[in-house]
Amino acid sequence: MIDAKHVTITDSEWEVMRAIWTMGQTTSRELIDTMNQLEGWSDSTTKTLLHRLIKKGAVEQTGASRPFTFKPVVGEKESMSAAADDLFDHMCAMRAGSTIAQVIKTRELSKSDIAELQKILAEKAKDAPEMVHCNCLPGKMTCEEDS
Amino acid sequence: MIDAKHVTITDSEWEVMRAIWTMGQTTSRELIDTMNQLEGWSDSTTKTLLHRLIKKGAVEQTGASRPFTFKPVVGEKESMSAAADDLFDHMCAMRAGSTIAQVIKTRELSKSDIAELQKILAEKAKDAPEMVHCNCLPGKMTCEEDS
DNA sequence: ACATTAAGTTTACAACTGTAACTTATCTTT
DNA sequence: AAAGATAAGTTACAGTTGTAAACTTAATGT
Repeated sequence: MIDAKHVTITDSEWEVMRAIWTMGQTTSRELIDTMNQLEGWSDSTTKTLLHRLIKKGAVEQTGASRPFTFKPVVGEKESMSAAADDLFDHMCAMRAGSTIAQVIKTRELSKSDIAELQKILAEKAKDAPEMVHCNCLPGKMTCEEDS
Repeated sequence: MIDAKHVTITDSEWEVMRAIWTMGQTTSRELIDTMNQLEGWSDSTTKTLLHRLIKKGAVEQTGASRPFTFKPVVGEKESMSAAADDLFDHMCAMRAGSTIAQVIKTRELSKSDIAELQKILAEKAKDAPEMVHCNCLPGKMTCEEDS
């Protein structure tokens, strides 16, 4: 699995990747049928998306003769992290905490997910700063109140 | 502040919103200068973006005579939550936990952010499921191992 | 070996985005 | 009131994305 960081996957390509990641590997036919079921896409649409993914190096095509096999080149976990990091990188640092809080509130998390998060937080609490400043404008250190 | 949920803000519009949110309210000149400093954009670029934001109802223009005042219509916090929710909505539910973990690890969080997250987690732990299933494909309940 | 079918590749095209020039309307200053 | 300076609004234009038709090449059944 290679640098998910530098491959940009668009929204609909992302849907295709989810399918491929979950199937582990697949053929074009299987993928086309899946996407048709999942999203109602035509054969062509899935084919195009698959090709774009290959071209950008997110998926690889293997096999000697025709029904080729397609498998992910970038990992799911690392792609997810990259996407999440990218999102937070463009948000006000001061409000990241409350955004994460909101996400945690609304997502379904398993007991072990929660335990893991608690462990990370306990560790992080040790040398956490008193407050995180707004980094939206040069010079300005705080935003307005909660909104 | 109105339904951030239904206003779609693009990446560069988002940069403009950050500035407006942080300034609270602003004039076109001030915003143009800010974006020029921050992103190196020409006057026109900021004007266009500002107009698109007004058109889609994310910003409002007020004032009687010319240097008008611009202020946010959608809230920052709610927009951030909407963006984060949207991201996770398109990701494998089974892996949301580890993605959140990764985000927490890399973000700077204040002591009170952490305390808040801990409180939410403690509460959530009470009736958390043993495991969360993959929701990427109909029928398939688990993805491959961690990758 | 040929027709049929399935797999893979190209081309298309409108909507949306990032970026900005050009134009018009409105203040301000003389 | 006319000129000059600003602010606001319109138009532009190439690149990306979502969606899919059309075309080409390789496998398969007869």
